[in-house]
Amino acid sequence: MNKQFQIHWLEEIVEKIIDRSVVNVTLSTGKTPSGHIHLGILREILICDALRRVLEKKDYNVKNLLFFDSLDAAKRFPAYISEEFQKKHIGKPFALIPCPFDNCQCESYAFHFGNELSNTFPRFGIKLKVLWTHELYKKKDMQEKIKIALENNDLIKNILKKNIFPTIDEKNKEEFVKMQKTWMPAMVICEKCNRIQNKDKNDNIIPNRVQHYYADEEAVSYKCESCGYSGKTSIWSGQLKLNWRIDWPAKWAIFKTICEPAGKDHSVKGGSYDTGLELCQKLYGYEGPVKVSYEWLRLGDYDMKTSKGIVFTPEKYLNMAEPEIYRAIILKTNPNKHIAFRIEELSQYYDYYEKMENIYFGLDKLEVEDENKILKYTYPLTQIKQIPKIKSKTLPLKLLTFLTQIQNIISIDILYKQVIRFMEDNKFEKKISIEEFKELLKKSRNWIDEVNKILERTKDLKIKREISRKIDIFSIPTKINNEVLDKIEDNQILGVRLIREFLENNKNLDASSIQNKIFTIATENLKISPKKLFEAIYLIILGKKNGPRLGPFLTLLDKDWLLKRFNI
RNA sequence: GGGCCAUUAGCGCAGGCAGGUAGCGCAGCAGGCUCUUAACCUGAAGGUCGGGGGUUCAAAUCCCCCAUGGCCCGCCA
Repeated sequence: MNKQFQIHWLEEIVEKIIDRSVVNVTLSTGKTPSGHIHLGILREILICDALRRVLEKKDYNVKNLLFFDSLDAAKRFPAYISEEFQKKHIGKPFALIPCPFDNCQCESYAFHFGNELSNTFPRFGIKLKVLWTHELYKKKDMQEKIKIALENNDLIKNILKKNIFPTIDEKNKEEFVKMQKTWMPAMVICEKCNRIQNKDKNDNIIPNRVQHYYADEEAVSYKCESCGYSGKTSIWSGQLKLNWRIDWPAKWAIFKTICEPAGKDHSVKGGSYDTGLELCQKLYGYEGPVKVSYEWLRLGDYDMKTSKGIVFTPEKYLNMAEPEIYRAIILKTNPNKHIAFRIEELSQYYDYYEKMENIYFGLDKLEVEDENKILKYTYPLTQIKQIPKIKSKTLPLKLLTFLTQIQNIISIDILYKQVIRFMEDNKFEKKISIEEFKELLKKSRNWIDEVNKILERTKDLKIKREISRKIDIFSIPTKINNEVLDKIEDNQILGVRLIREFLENNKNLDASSIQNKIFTIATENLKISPKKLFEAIYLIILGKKNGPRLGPFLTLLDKDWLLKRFNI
């Protein structure tokens, strides 16, 4: 047998899905809309989206779902929500809390943040169907699952105990046993105050747990931990919610989920994925999904945690970089490894992407054949638009970074002309419009601003220098200081004067004639190496020995300014 | 208490499951070029693969232990 070495990790999941022998494949993911949803969630969503593409190509009928867990209770709020608002709504399900922003007309807290995320999907090339848990719980399908859970409470408790017990220490074991005595698998939203849980003095969460299930009446009794109301409600009232560990398998069973990726919070030993699978089988008679666990995506050396003020949304990403690049980062990395997404390393991500592109279009080849295969496999999965027949040319990130940073001295129209010329020189099949160009500059600007923020909070000078190199093309000092002038030798100064004369006496100079003139002055008039003269000019303009190609650069600059600067 | 991830050159990372001369990008160094939009070419340099043990003819890779950094799990979600 020819063992196929090194296949993409995605294919291993695909194989497991195919082993299920179904034609209709449902993939799902989930997220509680408790605030701005950060970039990390796209890891699981993109894994599913890639699976969808691979499976659709194999003629499977794939349905991708995203559950917004809008019926989850607000146990705490992020810092950007006002204290007054927090007090008023803590303990309510997010779907029953109004939008926290005054000037926003949207329906609820859950909708606001959920939609903020899902609005970015088209731009990331993600196709899925959004389902809201608060709507799901109004449906009979789900309510039947609640009934089954209430009727089988002992079975559930046994499964939970079996899985959780070995993972906790002695002290917690006692508490666990005690807690299970009164435990029921569902909670009730209070008819009076809309709350589903409260916090005690020690910040422990006390849910409005079902107290008793009246099987003959198909009703439950409960006591609201927040307002003290005691009541009885039908299990078909839509006021009940399953505890998370049962909620999840219930959804799997209803939608026959074949695969769902989950972050490590859920996929640890004895965690909700393990208990979910067993409950799904024994309680709801469905095998459950193929388990895919993934590590967190971190922002540099920080975790993306709302509580620590590190919120980096997909929207924010799109404002500074291309979505294909992000897809590539996710798809190249095995899900069980954490990703440190480093904003300052963006150009490396672009380089990797371009390498992949070149290999896909046969313009480049790596020595190791397996690596070529993997990259060729990955590339189409990163694409958002239709894949072109030949590689489409794009403006290099470094050029954009450069152009962005000279915007303060050179008008956008002139820059655009330069870019058009660049595209002509490099035989671009399609030139971008000025609007598109402005868009690119805006992204680049945002990126540079973000890197500058990182620079501000970096204390280590060595690291600071490393980072600043990545964006710091150059700056034009307003004055040339004497220290710099002292470095320039007499014959170099003479050369600069000759250039100045040339610029003064000739109008409408083009880049190459300036370039050539510098060269001839150096070799013929001064008999020095052109390099020396180039260096002198760079020193006078930029204060350092090198810089952008001089001919085009000088034509960009204001002539009067140049003549003044060269007057030495 | 139970798990997961990371540790490889100055910086960022790949390789590890399937053991066989340690790789990529950037930075740095030296040189070239009518030369570079910091985007080109060439060359050299840089690593006891976190530490220790084991298995093996052979370990960055497999097994065990430890260290450091980070995260997750027990109620709730």
